[in-house]
Amino acid sequence: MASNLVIVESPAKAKTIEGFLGKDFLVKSSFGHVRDLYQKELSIDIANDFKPHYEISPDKKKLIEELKQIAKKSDTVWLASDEDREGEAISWHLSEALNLDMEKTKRIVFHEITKTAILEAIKNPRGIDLNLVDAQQARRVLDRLVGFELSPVLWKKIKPSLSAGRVQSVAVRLIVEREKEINAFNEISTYKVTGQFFINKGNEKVILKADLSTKFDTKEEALNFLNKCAEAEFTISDIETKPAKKSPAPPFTTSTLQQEASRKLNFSVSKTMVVAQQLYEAGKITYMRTDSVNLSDMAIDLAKTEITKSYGHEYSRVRKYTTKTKGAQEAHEAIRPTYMNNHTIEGDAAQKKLYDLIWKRTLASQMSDALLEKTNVTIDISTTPEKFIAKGEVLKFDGFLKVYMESTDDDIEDDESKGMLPPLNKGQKLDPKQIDAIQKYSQHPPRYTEASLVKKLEELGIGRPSTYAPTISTIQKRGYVVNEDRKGTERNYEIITLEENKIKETGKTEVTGTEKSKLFPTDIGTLVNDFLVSHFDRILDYNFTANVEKEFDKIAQGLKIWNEMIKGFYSTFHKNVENVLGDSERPNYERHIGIDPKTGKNVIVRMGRFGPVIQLGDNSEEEKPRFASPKKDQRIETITLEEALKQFELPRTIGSFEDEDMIAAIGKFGPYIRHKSAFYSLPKEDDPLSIGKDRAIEIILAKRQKDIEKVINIFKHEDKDIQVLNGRWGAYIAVEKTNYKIPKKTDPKSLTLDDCLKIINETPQETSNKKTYSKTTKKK
DNA sequence: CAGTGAGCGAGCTTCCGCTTGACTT
Repeated sequence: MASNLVIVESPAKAKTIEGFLGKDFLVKSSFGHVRDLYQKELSIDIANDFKPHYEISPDKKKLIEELKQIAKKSDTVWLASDEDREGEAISWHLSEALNLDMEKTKRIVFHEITKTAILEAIKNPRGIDLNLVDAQQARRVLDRLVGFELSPVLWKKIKPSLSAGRVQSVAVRLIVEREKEINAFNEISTYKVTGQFFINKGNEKVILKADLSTKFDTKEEALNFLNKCAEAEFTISDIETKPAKKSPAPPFTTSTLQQEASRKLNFSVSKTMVVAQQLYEAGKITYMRTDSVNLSDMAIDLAKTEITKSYGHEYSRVRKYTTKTKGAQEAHEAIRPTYMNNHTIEGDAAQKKLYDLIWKRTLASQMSDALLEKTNVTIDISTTPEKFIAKGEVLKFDGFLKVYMESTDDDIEDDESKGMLPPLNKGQKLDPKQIDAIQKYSQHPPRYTEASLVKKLEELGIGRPSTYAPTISTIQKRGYVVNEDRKGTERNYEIITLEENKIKETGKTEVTGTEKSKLFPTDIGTLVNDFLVSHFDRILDYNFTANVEKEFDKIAQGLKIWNEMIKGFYSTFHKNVENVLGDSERPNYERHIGIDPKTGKNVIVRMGRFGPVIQLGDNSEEEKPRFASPKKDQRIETITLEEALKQFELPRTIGSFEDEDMIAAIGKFGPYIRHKSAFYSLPKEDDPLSIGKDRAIEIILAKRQKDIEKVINIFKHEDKDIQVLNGRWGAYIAVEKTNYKIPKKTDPKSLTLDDCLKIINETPQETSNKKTYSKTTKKK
């Protein structure tokens, strides 16, 4: 029997560590926290110094019983949870839940999973740091108080089941405020000038591209400039060459991994975490929830060996990175391959891609700088003081770029065609091929992606590596935010070209505003945010977390008592909550967007009982107002009068067919036609606002034909209809509401009643265990 | 997954962080 019990947080970690320690050590995992406040109640005794009321988490009861038994038989229990606030609390909760004898309980910590680190830790045990535990209790209690007092305010004032919290509400605020910035953005255009010059390079002519250092605000200025160029002489006045270097990015943390996997692999934040978890459990990478960029000495050594072996020693450069992130707790290493010599791994496509990314990033982080030579060529124009600048770049030594280059979010960067320049001399006269002034529009600030939101939250010190993905799914589940694509719109721009002394104007169109997988606030998200910001500005302040973190740090250092800190916070917070609940005012967000020219009635958009609604006419008038729902992508804040009025054109009578009206409308499942109380979905290419009578009849007849074809056979069996039907995915058998697959090779037409019954009986009962990434369907 | 096209009703909802699992067909 093992005489030592070691408890760590993760089972994968337990497995590895068990190998390092002798037979005397049994290593078990706590699977994270084992106790928490009750899920359904506040569980904080406010009158009694905010005493928390803990319970063993329901899913941990069995585990605790098991650990209790083992602990009883062990000489020493080693609590080896992570070395941060939460980890310390886990150890403390374990000691309480297991009723551990503190005489034979030891607390140990290690940041890297290596044999030496663990043996070293065993040699240096300590007690549980109760100050650190108190800091965690303060964090936990504060979050519960905020969440469980704020959410009910929303239920009363806005609608049931909404939620608010220290982290999620600020995440929503970021998205709502960005959207407001975008709505308020004033697009302006300028004229950007680029010149192309002929250069003789031996016998051939090559083109030198150069940008003008100034941009013009108006077309007149651009034209004026081009006119001056028509008579000008172009001379190289200066060639400046200077060395430059690029350094690799630090190894991955959770947040940077999520960002890069999003940019390079198009992974959602939760997908990245699921795949990383698989790699971790397979022993391929280190722990994936970390805020540290630190690599263990062993990892640095392995990387150095690998780089020297694969690329030569001039590519190796040992680098130590330090974490600058606000509030980082650094309980783990950076995310890296467990074995640097595994360039690739076995696994599915996603696992391979993510591993490749991690491997390259880690290796590159230990490689030398890339060395460049940058050249700036200045071209004078004889008739005007503006100057053209041509830029060149030559890679002298690739260094880390041999394996990896980090991506950036600003993909709309001007593609200054940097490359090698042809041979040029100072004083050289240049022969212009053409000069273009292109109208460019200013860009509004970008909408957040899931990953760029994580980046922002991390910068603000809000949330932790283990909560980034869940937070993003929560704000979507509550309906505050949607992640979607939006189609762009066309706009015109101009190009003015000077070529062979002639000026030519060309009008062109481009598509602007296309969005792919971006976060948009919904109406309810905007409404909740505006309400919270106006009444609970302290909690919604971007610095709120950073401020309370300072206090938690003081508690951890023993300079502050945790429940006194909470008391200070709560007294003002709770008063605030009561005041808001006390005033009878309900947030009334409505926008009067204009007057209907046909009826002269007011057009109002507002949040109704069942979501956003457009109202035509006031409530007080004799005639009842008309209502319509906005389209899915229309928002209360931005919908125009024209768009709103359009929504009243449906339902619309198209004409009559077989003595009954055909009515076009948009329902829950998209546009449709109703005729004789039957419904016909409209294909994408048909618009319910404009569809004609003939086309509508065509759709109705087509559907009828399909319905006839749908039925292959009907059998009667014990008062039930057994139907063989044609569905979208081929033939199937339907009995009342249940459907059964027909084996692939059988011809559905040939099926007899007995065949059908056989299939029905052989089909196993439904196993509805759907796997999803984001939805954790917890129902009690 | 198998083709849909709502309307008051009682009682419930909710936080953030740590970690993975799932009684049986």
